[in-house]
Amino acid sequence: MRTFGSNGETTEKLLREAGVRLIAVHGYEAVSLRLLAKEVGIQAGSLYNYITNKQDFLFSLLAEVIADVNADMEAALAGLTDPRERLERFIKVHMEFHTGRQDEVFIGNMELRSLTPENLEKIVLLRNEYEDRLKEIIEQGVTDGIFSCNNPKIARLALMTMLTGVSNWYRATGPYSIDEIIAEYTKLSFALLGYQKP
Amino acid sequence: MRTFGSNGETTEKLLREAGVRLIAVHGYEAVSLRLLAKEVGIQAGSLYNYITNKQDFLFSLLAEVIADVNADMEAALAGLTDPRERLERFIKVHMEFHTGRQDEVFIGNMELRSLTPENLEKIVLLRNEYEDRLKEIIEQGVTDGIFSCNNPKIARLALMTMLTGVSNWYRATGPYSIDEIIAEYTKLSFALLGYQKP
Amino acid sequence: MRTFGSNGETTEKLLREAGVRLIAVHGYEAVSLRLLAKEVGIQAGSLYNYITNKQDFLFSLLAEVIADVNADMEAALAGLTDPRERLERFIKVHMEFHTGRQDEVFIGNMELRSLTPENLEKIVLLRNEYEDRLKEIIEQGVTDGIFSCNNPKIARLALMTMLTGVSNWYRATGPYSIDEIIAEYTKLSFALLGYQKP
Amino acid sequence: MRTFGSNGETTEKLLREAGVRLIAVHGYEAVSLRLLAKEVGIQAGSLYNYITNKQDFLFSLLAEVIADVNADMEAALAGLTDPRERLERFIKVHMEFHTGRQDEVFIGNMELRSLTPENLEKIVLLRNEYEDRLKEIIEQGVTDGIFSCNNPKIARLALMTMLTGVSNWYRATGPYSIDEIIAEYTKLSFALLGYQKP
DNA sequence: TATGAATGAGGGTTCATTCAT
DNA sequence: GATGAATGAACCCTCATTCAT
Repeated sequence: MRTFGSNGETTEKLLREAGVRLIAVHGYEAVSLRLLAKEVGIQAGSLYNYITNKQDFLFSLLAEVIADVNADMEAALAGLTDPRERLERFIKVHMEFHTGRQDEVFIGNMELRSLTPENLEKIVLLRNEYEDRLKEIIEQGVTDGIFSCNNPKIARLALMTMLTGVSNWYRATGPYSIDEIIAEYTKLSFALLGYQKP
Repeated sequence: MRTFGSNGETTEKLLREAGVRLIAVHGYEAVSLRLLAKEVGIQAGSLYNYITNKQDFLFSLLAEVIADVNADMEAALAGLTDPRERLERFIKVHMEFHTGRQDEVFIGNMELRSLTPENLEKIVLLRNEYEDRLKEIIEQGVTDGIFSCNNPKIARLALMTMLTGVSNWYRATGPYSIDEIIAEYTKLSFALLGYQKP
Repeated sequence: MRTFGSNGETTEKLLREAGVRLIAVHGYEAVSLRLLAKEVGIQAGSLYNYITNKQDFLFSLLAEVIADVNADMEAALAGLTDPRERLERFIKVHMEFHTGRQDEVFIGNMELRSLTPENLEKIVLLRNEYEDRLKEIIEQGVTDGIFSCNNPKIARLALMTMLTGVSNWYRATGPYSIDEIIAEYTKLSFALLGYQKP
Repeated sequence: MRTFGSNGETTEKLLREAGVRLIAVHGYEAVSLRLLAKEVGIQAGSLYNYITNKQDFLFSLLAEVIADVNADMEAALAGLTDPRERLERFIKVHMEFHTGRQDEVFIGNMELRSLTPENLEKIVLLRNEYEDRLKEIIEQGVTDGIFSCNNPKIARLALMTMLTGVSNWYRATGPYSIDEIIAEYTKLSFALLGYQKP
């Protein structure tokens, strides 16, 4: 029977949404498949019509997030060459994703340790691909002389953590709009990198 | 039967060390008391000579970390009034603690969600006490005109995440010394806050 | 894996029967769920398809007994007004129940102390409802002048214990038939209450 | 160290008192040796200076009760030959013991099933010895023609349960004095046995 | 006597997973 | 697809008991 009011959403989609939400709140280990099943209104055994097992379910959630953010970023940066513009765009897309899909990003950072080594490796590759874009932007900016960093690697690590950290405190009901936050983080980031007009 | 040469104080210390290490690697939920006991070389039931239950053990670990960093910071800032000096000192102590007691800090950030609501509340109070010091430093610096932030609250959140983030990537065997890292993060922080000499 | 030919309703019935029997022999505390499961031919964890926990299982067994004896008695006394007839009927039904469902009655008397306070309270209410019937019969008989008791309350307590006590010694394989026992207990009871024809 | 206010009571005596009390309230299986030790203010391990193990401790408690009531009864009946007098005395001593040492009598009835078969056998022998006295009194009374029972064995079982049952409901703070209760039970017992003056 | 640290077994319970229906 | 009954392993925790100190 189709749940009333399901609005055409498939059980699979409901499952992924519930999975992200529950894992974000309680953590992967603390979420039982029974709870997950209950959340979408089916029995635990029926989950296996949608997932192969719990570990693969987690992996597929995490892989989807990183693939999505990678794709968003890829599209957003396409055609831009100026490091100032590229950094601005990077920050904008990163922040929008990290506030808009907060729970997914959150578990993407928290639950890496719950992956099997094989699954972890795959995710880390995707993640490196993502972070390398910031690395390249900073390096190009330093080369171009618009950023001045003592130590570009440390700066990148610090900057990345700072930008990602928004997912830890942002609340849609909070006092700041996303655009406001993006504007502020952009200013902070450029200051941090010692930006100077060319 | 009592193992020859066993000693309560020693076992307790081993227990806390093993607890921090294992939880940092696998997460609280994923660490079984059997594993923890094995690591210390006793039977699972014997753990209860040292802990009241698993949840309280986690709480006591987390409470100890935050109490220690609070105490360190309190002592380090005593007597300092200049916001520039205070921020420098704050960064130094924070970074030393977050690299020197990396695992403890890591679980202090990761495992808050594994606490019962009552225990969480207690930890959050201690943590707020700690973070308020940075808040006051920034506010005083803004008042004094040496920091220029559009939005001091967002700046504080961003800065705090950035500083704490070192515990995510620092490795004692890595290429940078702690002093090097502190120096770089200090520069980044002051830049981020738009520091100008008075 | 599901055992071929297994069936929920059957298992549940077997479970309750085994529960009553084992608890009657060993006591609630001494019966482990593993033993109970073995008796039914399933794994311990599978019990939780039928019970919510051990305490609730005990409660449901005890509540069922008292509800059943209450219902039997209610039906048996319906329409009778003469205290002599009512007492005869009370004794008959009470004795039949206490010999026919001996184990259940036995644990109903022995295991009250194993209930949580909340569960105990519920059972005591049902039990009082049952015992009040005897109280009313005696009081009416005294009012009518067919019973002569110095102290009707003590007499009732003594009589009740005496009647219930049959569950302690009755054996289906023993020398006396239930009807024989009922006849004797009826005589004893009327004598004890100082019965005289009106 | 001697517990302050111990009034010269030995730890052993405290232990037996606490044992009886705790077992009466919670049951043998539900009382842990740790709880027992705590009740008398020592560590669990120290119990073994006083008991050999938990089972033997229970046995010694139960054996003491039955030995004591046997001794009391033996002394009380010594020299009496008239069944009327002997029954009166039996009831008096039985009731005094079952109200005065209520907890001990209670566990003596409840915890037989917690004994090992060997220990149970010993207790049953002592108990039979005790109950045989009532049997002999009734038989002699029937022979003498002062009691009229259809079935003396059933009557004895019923009477015994009735008399012993006082330990289930008697409270020192209740409305009836022990003498009052004894008087009433004596009347009920003689009525039950169909007593007639010779 | 008493302690406290330890054992090894077992307690109730939850879990991911399977599979006949 | 979905169910519900089952598994077997593992979970946290308590227990009676031991014994060096």
